[in-house]
Amino acid sequence: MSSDFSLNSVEVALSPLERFDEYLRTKGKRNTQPRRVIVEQIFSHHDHFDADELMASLAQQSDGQTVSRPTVYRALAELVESGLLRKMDLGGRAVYEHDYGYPQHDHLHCQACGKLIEFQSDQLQAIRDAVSQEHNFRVTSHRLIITGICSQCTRKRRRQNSPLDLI
Amino acid sequence: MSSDFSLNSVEVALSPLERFDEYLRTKGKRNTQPRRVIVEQIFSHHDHFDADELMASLAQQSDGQTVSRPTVYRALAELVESGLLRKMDLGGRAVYEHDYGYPQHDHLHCQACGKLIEFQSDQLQAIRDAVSQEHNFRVTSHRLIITGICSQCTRKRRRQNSPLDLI
DNA sequence: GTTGTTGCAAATTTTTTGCACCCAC
DNA sequence: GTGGGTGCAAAAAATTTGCAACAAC
Repeated sequence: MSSDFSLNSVEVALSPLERFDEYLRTKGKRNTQPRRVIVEQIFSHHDHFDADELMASLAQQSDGQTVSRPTVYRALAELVESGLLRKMDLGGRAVYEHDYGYPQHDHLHCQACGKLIEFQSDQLQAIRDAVSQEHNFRVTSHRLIITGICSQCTRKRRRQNSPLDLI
Repeated sequence: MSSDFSLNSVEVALSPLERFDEYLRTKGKRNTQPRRVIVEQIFSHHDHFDADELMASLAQQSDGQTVSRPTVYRALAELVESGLLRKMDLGGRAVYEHDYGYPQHDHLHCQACGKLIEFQSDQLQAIRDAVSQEHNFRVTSHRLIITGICSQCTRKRRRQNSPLDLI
């Protein structure tokens, strides 16, 4: 199975576009061009993005399909509700990532370069469920973000602080 | 040791006010009245709050010590930097809680009533450290929020949906 | 007295909404 | 044709900043 995802993807019956269309139908909503353009752009590659970055990537499309900002926000909300995207709050603004056809995972967040690194832990799921059960809490989802400095940035800093660089 | 905290507090040498004063000194900042008023209000009881709620609680103080909104935001940033408060992003806005003299913990967040329930798990710390080490990642901190429905709200819903209530 | 601090007003940033026109069904 | 969708402009909500007056040290 080919994939450039950092975690393996999961087999799904429908493409994101098809899955979204299904969602729209059940909601009595319409499969419009702006919605299709947005979904195609988002699922053309796997990464984390915010509304602004999505606007920008839509703008630099060669075919220049422009979609207004309100429409982007409205579509993002629908994509989250339909389960295609996951939303997380990072430093004040909303960041999105693929959810459909993608396994549950959590993140390491580098405070130096802003990079998000994904990881998966079954033990974490187990703890989550155990803690919830203890509190008679019905879990919908969870979000774990580990903040710190990634290996790349650690190396960079070490270099900067090394005596050799102090001339 | 008496405490109405939901988790036990930790022994600390200095009061929050003293600890903050220490921080201010090291930064060449001044121990002003607005800062003191804010710290006293925040540490007068243990709970989660956002900037707006803090503004409101300051306003209803009998002695009517008014502090401007910008000053509140500036103080919150300093309190986070000094380690007295922890900040988390919840549904777009920033929510704060005591960090100084308070043990590491995480949260269950009820999506029905908004309540935050604290819990502590050593296993979680262990997983956090193991995952980070695997990625050569230097941990600063982490934040785990489990979202779902609390026991209280689950009961409420069950009651609402029961046949007896359908007349 | 000097220098950091505050409050005010205004600016920013991010996201949402009202509404007239448009298009998918 | 009709009702939901879109873009535009404007509004909201949350947070930040410039600046003159002010207060710690």
